Amino acid sequence: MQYPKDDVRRKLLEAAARIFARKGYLKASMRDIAAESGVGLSNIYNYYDSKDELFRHVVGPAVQVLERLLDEHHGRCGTDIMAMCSPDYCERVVGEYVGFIDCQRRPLALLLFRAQGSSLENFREEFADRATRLVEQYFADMKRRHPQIAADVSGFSIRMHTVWMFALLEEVVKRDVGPDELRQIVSEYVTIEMAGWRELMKL
Amino acid sequence: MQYPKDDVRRKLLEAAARIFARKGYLKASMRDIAAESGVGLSNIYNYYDSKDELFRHVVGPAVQVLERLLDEHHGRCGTDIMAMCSPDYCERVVGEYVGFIDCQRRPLALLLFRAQGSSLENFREEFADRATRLVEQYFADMKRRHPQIAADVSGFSIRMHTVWMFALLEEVVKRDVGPDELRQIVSEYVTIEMAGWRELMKL
Amino acid sequence: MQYPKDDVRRKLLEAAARIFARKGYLKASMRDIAAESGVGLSNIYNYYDSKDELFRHVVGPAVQVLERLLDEHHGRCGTDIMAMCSPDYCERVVGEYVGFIDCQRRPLALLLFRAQGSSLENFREEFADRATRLVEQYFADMKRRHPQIAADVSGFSIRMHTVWMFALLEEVVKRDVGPDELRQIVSEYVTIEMAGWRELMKL
Amino acid sequence: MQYPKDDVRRKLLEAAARIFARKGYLKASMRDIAAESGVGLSNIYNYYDSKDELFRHVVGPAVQVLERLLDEHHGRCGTDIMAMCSPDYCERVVGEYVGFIDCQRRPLALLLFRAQGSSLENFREEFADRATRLVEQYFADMKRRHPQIAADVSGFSIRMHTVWMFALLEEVVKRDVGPDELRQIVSEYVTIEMAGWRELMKL
DNA sequence: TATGAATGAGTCTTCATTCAT
DNA sequence: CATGAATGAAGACTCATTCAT
Repeated sequence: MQYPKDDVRRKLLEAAARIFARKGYLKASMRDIAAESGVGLSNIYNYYDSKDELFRHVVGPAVQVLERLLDEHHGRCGTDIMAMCSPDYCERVVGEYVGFIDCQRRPLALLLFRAQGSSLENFREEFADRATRLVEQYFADMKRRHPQIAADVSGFSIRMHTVWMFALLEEVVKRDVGPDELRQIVSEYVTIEMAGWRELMKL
Repeated sequence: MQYPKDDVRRKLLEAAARIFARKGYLKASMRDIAAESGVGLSNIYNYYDSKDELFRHVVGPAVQVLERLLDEHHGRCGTDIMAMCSPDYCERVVGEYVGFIDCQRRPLALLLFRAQGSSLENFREEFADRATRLVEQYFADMKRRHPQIAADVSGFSIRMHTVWMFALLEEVVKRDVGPDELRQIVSEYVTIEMAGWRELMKL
Repeated sequence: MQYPKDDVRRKLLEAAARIFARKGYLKASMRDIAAESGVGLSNIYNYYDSKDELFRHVVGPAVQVLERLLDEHHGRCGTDIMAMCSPDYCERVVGEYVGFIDCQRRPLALLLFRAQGSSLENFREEFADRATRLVEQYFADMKRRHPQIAADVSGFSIRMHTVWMFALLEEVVKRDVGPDELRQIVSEYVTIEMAGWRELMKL
Repeated sequence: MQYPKDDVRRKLLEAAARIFARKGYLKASMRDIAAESGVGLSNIYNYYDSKDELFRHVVGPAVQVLERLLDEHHGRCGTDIMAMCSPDYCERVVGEYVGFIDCQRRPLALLLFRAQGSSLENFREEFADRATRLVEQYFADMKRRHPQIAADVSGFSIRMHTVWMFALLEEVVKRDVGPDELRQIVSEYVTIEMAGWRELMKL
């Protein structure tokens, strides 16, 4: 009897996504979700132990996407700064980001804007922290490798760039940006970022 | 009238600020605020008609600061784009922003991050919208005045810059940034933005 | 300093009458009355010990009018039944009732329709009881005096006539009946009642 | 599902009827009803969405009885006035009224005397209005059909008869009138009404 | 007398969760 | 697995009344 179970899970996740999107975590009630999904209120607890766990399952894919992005890009310190500063590289990376994001818009929106009150309410913050730390590490590395670069960039400034990346992501998620516009956005973003960094680092 | 009225108001606003900061609007309860402030629960209603009004009074100064910034800077379309692109001008403006903000950190943080559930929950969004619209108008003006500039910047891109300004603001508010670091941050921010815009507009 | 005090009393009674009329005793709040009268909330308690006492003072005149009617008419058992059954007598009595009532419409309305929750909430009931008892006594008397009359009227029937008198009163109070219409109403009422009683008693 | 659902509904309705009867709608609290019924306070809301809905369910049968009476009797304009003035007809109709009422005494009492504050607080008034309007229509009809009748009865007078009917009803509901006494009451009522109307209309 | 602040019990209603079947 | 009933704590807010000045 695997089929019916999975069907209920799916209905629950979909209904919960709609309700959380509409009301936010705190104002969404389990009753709402029961009604929207057609699943009996108490039966929900046979699938998820709590409202919080349900929420975590709803936004799970979004969390995984972001974690993967962090691992794959910010984590890979092998790439030299010179290569990283090339428009090609940058555009590819940011393109990947946005691509991943594109198919997880709705759970991402929940995770970013509707998590207040849940155990993930600090996810955005913590994620930005981790990303920042990785970039800082990367900069330290690069400074050791290329001492000629005037890379006395403040930690806050580094943080800002992570946050801006995030802000871009949030806007893309919030608006319904089609693939074409998306490409131009990313292109402009990369242009600006590159120019900025070069200026800052006197490259 | 054991304690003079204003003392109670102050105690209430301070306690409410702490509680709202700790729990957010929705999870903060009037009981909490009563306990934290030492003011009797029902007595709170002699000062503020509702939880929402109390919240609005707590973040009132922050709202006013932001409204003033919008009026004074984004509103003044007189300045030519060439002047605006000068580092001097920019730094001054952004400096003013950050200066104003500096002394309203805590209410600003509440307004920006803790308003979910209150009547101001959409303030951040609406403020960003209004700011964006003003900048768009400004760009349209400039394009008419300087047709040689390749200012076919996407609307989204304009929005992004407003949002980034906002993101900077948010980070400044969130961290405890001292005045010295603040100056460097602003300086770097202006450098990057200027370089980016010049690049984009092929100036 | 008799003047100012009396002025406050008057303002309070008038405001209270308006509020009680608008909301009924239970839903009217002392705050409402304070606001409507312009008298400080706690100052009301210098004039009336409680909401209930205030209400009783507001409807006091109405109570007195009704008590007087009971004493003067239902109480005076001297009049012979033959005389009482004459249209002249009846019309005069009912006319007096309605006349008295005419100038106490508003407090009467409060007493009759808005007293729920106050210590006078049973006044209407108790008044009808007393009136009924008096009439019953009167009938007993008459039966002793005029054995030939088939006056085996049920107690309930007697009660009904008191209640109907009351119902007439209530309608007159509720609607704004002008003096001319009032006269016709009373006339018709008496016609019907007389005819009814004669029929019942086989006079 | 310890006790079957209907049992709880019954217990709730009975307890609510008792509490509403004792205190009236406004002063009756859900806590009272919970305690009286033995049903958990919050559990009540699994059966009725609000205090008002609970009240409406308690007095529902009474409402239906009255609506039915209005439809079946006041509505049927086919009967000629001559027939209607016959004691037989009248007695039958009023008898039906009282019969219906007999088995709904308690909810009727709630509806008529205890509804202040609920959404049915104006039911009595509105019902009397509707009944009056129907009777007025009937009189207009009869006047057209029997022009010889001096039926220049004032509108107020018509209203009074409806109200008296109502007053009778209220008294029957209030007292515990046994079936025998009831019959005599109705009989006397009809006698009086008939005599009165004949007199008024110079039949 | 008059005031504004204070009090404490009370209102209806909602919620996430658990129980019994 | 599924169900509907049950629970207990908590929510914002109101009120008549009293206190201190």
